Amino acid sequence: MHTKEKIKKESLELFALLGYEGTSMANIAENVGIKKPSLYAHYKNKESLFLDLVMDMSTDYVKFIEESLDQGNVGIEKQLYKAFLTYVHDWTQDDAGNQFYSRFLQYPPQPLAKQLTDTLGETERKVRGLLTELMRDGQQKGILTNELGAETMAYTYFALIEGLVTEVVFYAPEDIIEQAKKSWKVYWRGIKA
Amino acid sequence: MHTKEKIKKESLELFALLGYEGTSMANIAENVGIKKPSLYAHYKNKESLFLDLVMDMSTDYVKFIEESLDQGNVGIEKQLYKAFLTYVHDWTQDDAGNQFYSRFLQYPPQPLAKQLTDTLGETERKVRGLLTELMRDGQQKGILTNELGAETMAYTYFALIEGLVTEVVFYAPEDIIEQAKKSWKVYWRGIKA
DNA sequence: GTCTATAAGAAGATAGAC
DNA sequence: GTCTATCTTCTTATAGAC
Repeated sequence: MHTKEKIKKESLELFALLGYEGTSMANIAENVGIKKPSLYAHYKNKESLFLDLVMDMSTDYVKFIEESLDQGNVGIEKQLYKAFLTYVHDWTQDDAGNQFYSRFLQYPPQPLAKQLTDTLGETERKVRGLLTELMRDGQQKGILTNELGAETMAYTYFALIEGLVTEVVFYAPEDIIEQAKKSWKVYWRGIKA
Repeated sequence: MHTKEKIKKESLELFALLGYEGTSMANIAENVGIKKPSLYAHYKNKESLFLDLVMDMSTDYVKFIEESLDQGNVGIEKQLYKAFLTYVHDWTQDDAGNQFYSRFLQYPPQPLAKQLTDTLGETERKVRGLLTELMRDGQQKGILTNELGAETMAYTYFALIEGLVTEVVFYAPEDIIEQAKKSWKVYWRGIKA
């Protein structure tokens, strides 16, 4: 692996676990296996390294959602359910990328807050748009209730996932996935026609 | 206000906004209006100040949930709905206490992680127990479905709230509350008998 | 309890040799 | 690109006068 890739990999893990201020350049250098000043041959400063990761994670996130929703022609219930479980599964895994994304979406380092919220806000809008389309489609096919708006169903879908994933603090990933299957029942009962 | 109370108030706000590592003792002292070393007359060090706040917030949180659930004799649907909106409302307000609690529940400063997760984990168990009882009661009265477990309903209830509250990053509190009312419909359709 | 002064170390970042 | 050495600034924390 090239040094720059290694820097990205290691700093991603450290930022995700320790936060922006909790991660030092010395710490990153040590995990990469180089000395601290060598980092500055690859990145102008700590901020630019961090923002580079933010860009990568935004791109990956959109790709991930698109792929999760693309289940082939299985019908909307299965499609939504499979994607639901895929999110919860992947986000509760010890995946530095997902942890990084959620952490800094919710708690951006204050000096970089504006740039971060702009970038990630755009990403979220894109992703929510995709799902809302799906819901609207399900309504037109008579599978989903017309008593609720498509946006509401999409919004609630994401809110529920985010809430479930948050539970990692208390429960093992397997337990959360089990719980997600049950929470899905509540949700599906709530949106079906 | 006594100095110690002022220290708590100001540091709570700073920790909630900037995180543990992002908040310096100098920063706190400045907001309190005293010099940095004076802080050490009230707290042994930064950790003990922080952990004192954690204790306070845990106590407040349990009290808050208990009060929210205590709506008088209005029937379980109204009781759950009112509490639901109260959480979302209070949690999306610019309330340092709530922000502090959620932030460090999810992302504890690594050196204090064990103490924090123990304390807050205990608190969460207590709170979830309260709600599960309510759900079981609703099932016995035939208001809530027996197709789902009481734990599932309680768990999903909290997950949905946490997910909704997370949206503060993107939307104004009023918009989230509006959305919460709609998400409630999904949820209630999902759990009613 | 609050202050000034200061220690001791860690932070981000640069200079310049190889 | 990577290193050693160094700078500057900021960090937590203490000593000791008032």
